[in-house]
Amino acid sequence: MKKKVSLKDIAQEAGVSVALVSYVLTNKEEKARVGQEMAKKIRKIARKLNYQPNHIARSLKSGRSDTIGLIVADISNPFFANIARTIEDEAKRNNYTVIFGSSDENADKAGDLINVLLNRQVDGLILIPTEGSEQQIKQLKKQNVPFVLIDRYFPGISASHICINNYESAYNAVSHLIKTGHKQIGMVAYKTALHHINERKRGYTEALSDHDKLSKTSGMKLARYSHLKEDIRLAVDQLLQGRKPADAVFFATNSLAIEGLKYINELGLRVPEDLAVVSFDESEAFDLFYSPVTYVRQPILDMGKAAVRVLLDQIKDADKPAELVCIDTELVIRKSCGNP
Amino acid sequence: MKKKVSLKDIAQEAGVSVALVSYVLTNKEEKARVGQEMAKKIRKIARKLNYQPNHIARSLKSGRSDTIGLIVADISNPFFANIARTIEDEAKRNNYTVIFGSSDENADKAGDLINVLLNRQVDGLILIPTEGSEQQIKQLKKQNVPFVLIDRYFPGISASHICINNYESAYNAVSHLIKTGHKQIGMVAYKTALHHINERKRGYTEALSDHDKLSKTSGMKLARYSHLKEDIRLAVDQLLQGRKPADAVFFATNSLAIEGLKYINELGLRVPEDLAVVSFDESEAFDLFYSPVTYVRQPILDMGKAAVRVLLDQIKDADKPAELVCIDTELVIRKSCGNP
DNA sequence: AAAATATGCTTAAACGTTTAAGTAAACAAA
DNA sequence: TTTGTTTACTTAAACGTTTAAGCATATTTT
Repeated sequence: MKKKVSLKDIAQEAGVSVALVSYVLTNKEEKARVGQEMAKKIRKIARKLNYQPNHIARSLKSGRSDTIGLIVADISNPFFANIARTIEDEAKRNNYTVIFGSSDENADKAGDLINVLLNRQVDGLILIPTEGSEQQIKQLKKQNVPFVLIDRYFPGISASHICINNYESAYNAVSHLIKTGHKQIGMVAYKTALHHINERKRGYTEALSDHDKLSKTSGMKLARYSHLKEDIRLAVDQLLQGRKPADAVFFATNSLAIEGLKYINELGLRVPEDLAVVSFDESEAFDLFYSPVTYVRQPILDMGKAAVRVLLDQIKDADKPAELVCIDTELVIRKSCGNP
Repeated sequence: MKKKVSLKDIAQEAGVSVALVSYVLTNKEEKARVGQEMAKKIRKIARKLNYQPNHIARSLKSGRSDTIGLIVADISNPFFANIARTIEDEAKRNNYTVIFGSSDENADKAGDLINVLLNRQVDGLILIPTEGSEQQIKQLKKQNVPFVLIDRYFPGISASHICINNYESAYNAVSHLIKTGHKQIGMVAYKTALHHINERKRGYTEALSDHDKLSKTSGMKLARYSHLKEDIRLAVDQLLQGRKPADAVFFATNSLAIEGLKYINELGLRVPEDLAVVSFDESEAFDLFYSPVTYVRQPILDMGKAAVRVLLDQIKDADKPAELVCIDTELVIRKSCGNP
């Protein structure tokens, strides 16, 4: 790569000191009482040489990198990709750059990424934490690193986070299945300790128990992230067999729903006639499904913006107390659960 | 954020010079003839204080940032998100960090991003260029910035790139529609100057003209990226009307196919009985479609790996001539075009 | 015993920037 | 005329690292 033009080069050409050039190019001419003639000359030379400030040197001096680190749980999931996109946009709007990494739901990988990003002197972190990241989060708190969690959080750890009202959203979604006349409502979720998923489970359970006409036998089936396909098939099989087979399923995430629907297709079941479906999160696949899937829409744009705002606040004021943002979702009702 | 531990802190505690600490912690003890005792002591203190090297200072000194910039055309498209993911993985494997941005198919935004990334002293760039980026690419060449294009390239500009054989892939896809007995094959593509899309168009056209039994009337319809939904509806309408309505459609990308299929669903057409479908790229929506969509599978993993490899080669050797990598695709045959 | 070499460390400069402090000249106020 | 102030610039240190060069002291070779 061609050697970059530095302040020194400009100073040499203008026959002045490096400092003077710096003052001019950072618009501190008045404060530094630079002569108008000279300021003009310096700017002209800078333009001629196509000077681009060296951000690294600037960072070293200032101690700030104007960079935020983003660790998403899985960049190949459009939900997270869209969060990444809004965060990147919003950061840019605030003159911050984003370095990102995907932990692929692996706590060790997440830990490595945190280290990499901190070594790069990011000014703060936005994290979609994975299961088992509690220690890492605590460590960040101890180090006083500005950070904000998004989508997920740990109820036992006080830290800024952006989340949605998972409990209510799930409660509403299941209530809608009840309202549309379904009697045997199953749920497929992850086998996980992650709080947001468990809140969704709680929403499901409580919605059912608040309607005492419904069967109390648990229709909750869990799949392992690592064995998604098999576990979901098993879950669906279990829901459909027995004396009282399910007439509706609530999926806790888009990935679960997509795998589930693939299998439901294979089984030749019709949605919603044979089985109604509601899912969390959106997906193009839901739109394209012959019976467009009713889903809980998360306000990704708002979440991303909030995350950046909260983080930048923390960066500005290190002693700011943790800020907890909870955003409402919207149940987008379509064909997959029949008519009310 | 708490003040980070620096070499100075360690040196102070050990009662030695900063240089000595640096030698030890960068494993140059032998070369610098550091005493074993002292090396041990320094390492112990470093561990105790949890020393993390300041990457920014290191970069300033070395002139390298061990960072590569990635600009994708649209991070919310899973195809690009997956490319981003593989690139990030592969970069990490080579001890590089990725800074990314999404140009959202906007050349101006891409230009801004290039500047931001270069100011951050990235060692090189991986770009999925957008329409109208030719000048930017030429500029990068002139500045001798190591970079590699992926997915798309400009035939008029000699630059390293990773691409697939768009022409042959499209030719094969259309040939498959012919083999499966379709007589009126339409195509929906973007109205664009981008070479890779036009190669796909050429593949379509030549596949048709090589089979002289087929109608020569052009079934090629173009949609604007900015008016995707309307234009695709119009395109599908046009393909279906007239004396010889289409019995098959070839979509040039996943986004086109998804919008197209949504409309085909709305029209109540059955795939493949009423209309056979083949698309470029994969999508979860294709899997979930009641008639799983036959598609041209791009080897994303290989592409991402190749991009990183070629870029790192360029970074190592600035005078390396442009390297052009072309990778084969695979036609994944499923139900959406009927049986052979 | 003198010369050469080895050992274990320090000094100092450099990367490109920012910014407080300093200085010399011109001008104004006493 | 001296003193003070303004103007327009320079000097120098700092950020955290790396690394060539230097310098004692100790050890080996002649």
